[in-house]
Amino acid sequence: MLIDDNQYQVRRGQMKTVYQKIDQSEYRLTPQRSVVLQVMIENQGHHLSAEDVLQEARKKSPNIGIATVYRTLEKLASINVLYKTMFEGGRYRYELSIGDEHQHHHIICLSCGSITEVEDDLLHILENKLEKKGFRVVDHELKFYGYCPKCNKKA
Amino acid sequence: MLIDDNQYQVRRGQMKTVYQKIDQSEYRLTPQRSVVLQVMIENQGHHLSAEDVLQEARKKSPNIGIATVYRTLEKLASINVLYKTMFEGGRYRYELSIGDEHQHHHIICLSCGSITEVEDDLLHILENKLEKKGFRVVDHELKFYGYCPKCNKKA
DNA sequence: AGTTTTAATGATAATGATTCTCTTTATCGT
DNA sequence: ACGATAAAGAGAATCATTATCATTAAAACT
Repeated sequence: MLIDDNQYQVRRGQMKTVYQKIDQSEYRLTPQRSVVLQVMIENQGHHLSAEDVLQEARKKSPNIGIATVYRTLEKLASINVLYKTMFEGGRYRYELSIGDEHQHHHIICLSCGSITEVEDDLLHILENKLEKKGFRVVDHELKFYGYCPKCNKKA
Repeated sequence: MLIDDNQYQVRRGQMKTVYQKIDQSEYRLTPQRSVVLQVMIENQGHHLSAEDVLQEARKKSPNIGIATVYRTLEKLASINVLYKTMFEGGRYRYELSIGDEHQHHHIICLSCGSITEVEDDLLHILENKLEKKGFRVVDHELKFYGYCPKCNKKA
């Protein structure tokens, strides 16, 4: 569980949360897993496929195998260190999960494929309505499809 | 393009829209495609996988192949007769698309897996905010994860 | 420290959904 | 009816993900 913080370009506040999560799990931080975690931290804000992660991870640990990457991503997602979601194209993508709020709002550009985070949250209103109908909502996921400012200008 | 309406348990108003869409496309309504369409209409409100559709379609047309089902679903989705989306599990699901409004709001029960439609729409507020930032939004997709009233009661 | 138990890795095979290929069959316009 | 074109069906190919299994590394326990 010992990690050299200097290796990562991350704000302290978020750092803690990630390692708190790991500490609180019965999760063993092996060198390979640490490398995968580094990759995810360094690519905060991006949405990486398992293959993407493998490419990056191999730069740090050339022998790491794809199975280990999948297993690690799965594990990290299970303790909410990562958020795993399926974007169009039939492949999962992973991103560093910031904090505990389950807000996964994205806008996906249909032209260049860029994925941007959307902060605002007024879905609690809708969630309340659902809960009045007897549902219990534990998470949500919102995707907008359209064109990012750059692509929108071109058209 | 001739279809015997009596075969389908659908309200007239929606019927028209579906066939308008087909008429306006250069889409040929072969017997197999008609069968797939029937299946989708009969299962309005449900979210079927390609395999589900194949099972149902074979009851009407025993020799229909999975490739044809995929091709047809794809075609129908491309003219907005169907809505195609990926729910967890890594497989696409298809549902009849009602009207032209692109509203795809679902609540997925983490216990029984049931998928319920959510009508309400206050996302236009968010979309407006995005458009002020230079994005152009053409569609959105909202998924809630939680427990349906039935499963919620049990817990 | 040495041994045993347990968990993790890496390579590869297996799976499963979807897409592609190709030959045959049906449909359309003339 | 005829030739051109599109669609169907069967099965192979693909691609992401998962499972298997032998090997290695890391705890746990003397």
